[in-house]
Formats: sequence, C-alpha cells, structure tokens
Amino acid sequence: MATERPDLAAMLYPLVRELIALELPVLAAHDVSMWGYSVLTALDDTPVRTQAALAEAIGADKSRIIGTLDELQKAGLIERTPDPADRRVRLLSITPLGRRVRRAVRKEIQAQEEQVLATLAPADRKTFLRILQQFHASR
Amino acid sequence: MATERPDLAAMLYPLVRELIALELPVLAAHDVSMWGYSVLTALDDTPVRTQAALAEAIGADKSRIIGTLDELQKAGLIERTPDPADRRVRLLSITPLGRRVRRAVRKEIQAQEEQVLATLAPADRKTFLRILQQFHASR
DNA sequence: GCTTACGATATGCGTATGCCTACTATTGAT
DNA sequence: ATCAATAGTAGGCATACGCATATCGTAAGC
Repeated sequence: MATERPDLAAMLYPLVRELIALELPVLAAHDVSMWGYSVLTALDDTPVRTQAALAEAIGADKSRIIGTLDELQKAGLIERTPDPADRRVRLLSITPLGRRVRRAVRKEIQAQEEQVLATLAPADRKTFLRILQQFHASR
Repeated sequence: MATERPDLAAMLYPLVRELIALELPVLAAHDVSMWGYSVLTALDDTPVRTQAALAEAIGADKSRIIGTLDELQKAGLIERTPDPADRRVRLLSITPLGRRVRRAVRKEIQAQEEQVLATLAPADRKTFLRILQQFHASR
C-alpha cells in the first residue's frame, strides 16, 4: 500500500509554478505569450491543422485562441491560409521565422530548467524525463 | 547534452490539469474548495501559524485567503484563536473534524491518482514518487 | 434548392487571480 | 507619550479563464 505522501498535485503544482516563472522572462524577451509559444510548439511538431483541432490539442478555448493566432500571424510566426478544398478552414502552418523563434525559446527555456533538473542525481534525472515523456506521449 | 524533448512545463502542465480534474469531484463531495483543502493540508502538517505565514506557505495571496478561512471556520474545520501574547495575531489550528475531512479527502484523491500512477512500471512509480517528494521537500 | 452541420470569429458572463491600497487594532521602540 | 511597523481585514482594478451564445460563410446530404 501507499506510503504516507502528499497528493501528486500538491507536489507538482509548485514545481510547475517555478518552471513557469523561469519561462516567463524568456518568453517576454522573444515577445511571445505562453499561449503563443504553445501554438508554435504544436505547429512545429505537427505541421497543418484546423484551428479547432489546434485549440483542442493545446487545451485552449476555441474562441479564445484567435487573438493569439492574430498576434502570431502579425509577427510573421505562423500563416493562416484558406484551405482550397474547404474554404471554411484556415490551414495553419509555422513559418521559418516562427520555427527559429520556437527553437530559440525552447533552447533558452531548457537552459533555465537546468536549475531544477540539476538537483537530481543523473540516474534520477534520466528516469524522471523518461517518465514525463511517457505521460506526455500518452495523452 | 540533452536529447530533444518537450519543455518540462509542457509535459507537466497537462498532467497537473488531469490530476486537478480528478480532485475536483472529491473536493466537491466534501464541500471543500481547492484553497480550503490546501489550508487544511498545511495546518495538519504544521499545527499553528499566523495567517500571513500560512498564505505564503501555500502560495496564496494574504488578502484573498480570508474568505477561505472564514468558510473553513464556519464549517468547523479550523479554529482562529487570538494569540494571548500578541492580540493582533490569530493562531490557526485544524480541528479534529478538519483533520478527519482532510484525511478522508486525501485518501480519496490518492485513490483517484491511481489512474495515473497505475500506468507506470512499479520501479518507475517508486522513483517518480521519490523524486517528487524530493522536489516538494526542497521548497 | 433547402436544410442541416461545421469552421472561424466575436462577444458577454461569471468567476478567479495577482497586485495594490487603505483601514483598524495592536505592538514595540524611542 | 508618540510614532513607526505589523496582522488581519476589506475593497478596487486589470487581467485571464472557461463556458455559452450568436453570426457569417461554406459544405454536404437530401
């Protein structure tokens, strides 16, 4: 049976808070919002998609995502092209600039994350990352 | 060097979202808010404290925590007694009822968490929990 | 052709958040 | 005795969120 321990959320939430605090300055330096970065990440990993599908994929609200897309488009980081096959649909794609920004941001963010990961023993660090990727891939 | 991987927050946040979704019905069933549960947990683990210290401990706003304390007090889950030594201070303590509620909630929450933890191999599960507790204890 | 369904968009509502100010009672130092 | 600092409390303000609804153009089945 389980040993006495705090709830998972109680342990994870402060960690996430700390990680977000580490991310914010990086995002601000690149003029990208959290949602914007989330969109760039999703588009870089999976090229085209409808906006509704994108919203669902990143856990955002379908109607609230539009301002984010507007900003990204205006900054030249993504493109919204009407689908010739279904003119209701806007095909989303990341631009080369968007890709560069996304990767630069990710690199800096992961550098910040070292402050957290460095506290783990090498074997633990490896296991931890593997488990998280497993969770991430399975949902 | 680091293998290509999503950001920690990108992997952790969906997980936390899922865990919170599992918690909410449990909390609702016991008529306790998330902040309320957070307060009960803090007080059960460390008996007395001033409200300001409590707020800081659970990462809440000093002024926004008051409604939560009012509710908990009204429900008989905590007590606020003036400190005889410094009458500005209200000493906070969890009541026996509060303790029972907190522990019942935690038990049910951790039962829900099994849906997440059960996907891990036994060794991974053990390591994962150990790492999280390590993070949790270190901040 | 007409009706129904769907994608993108805009907007409103209720609520929660972080941050900040102000007020009262009380303390502690001068 | 006076004054600055502190704990708890209350409230305002700007922002963000999830949820719901409405509109408009388009698509597809009948």
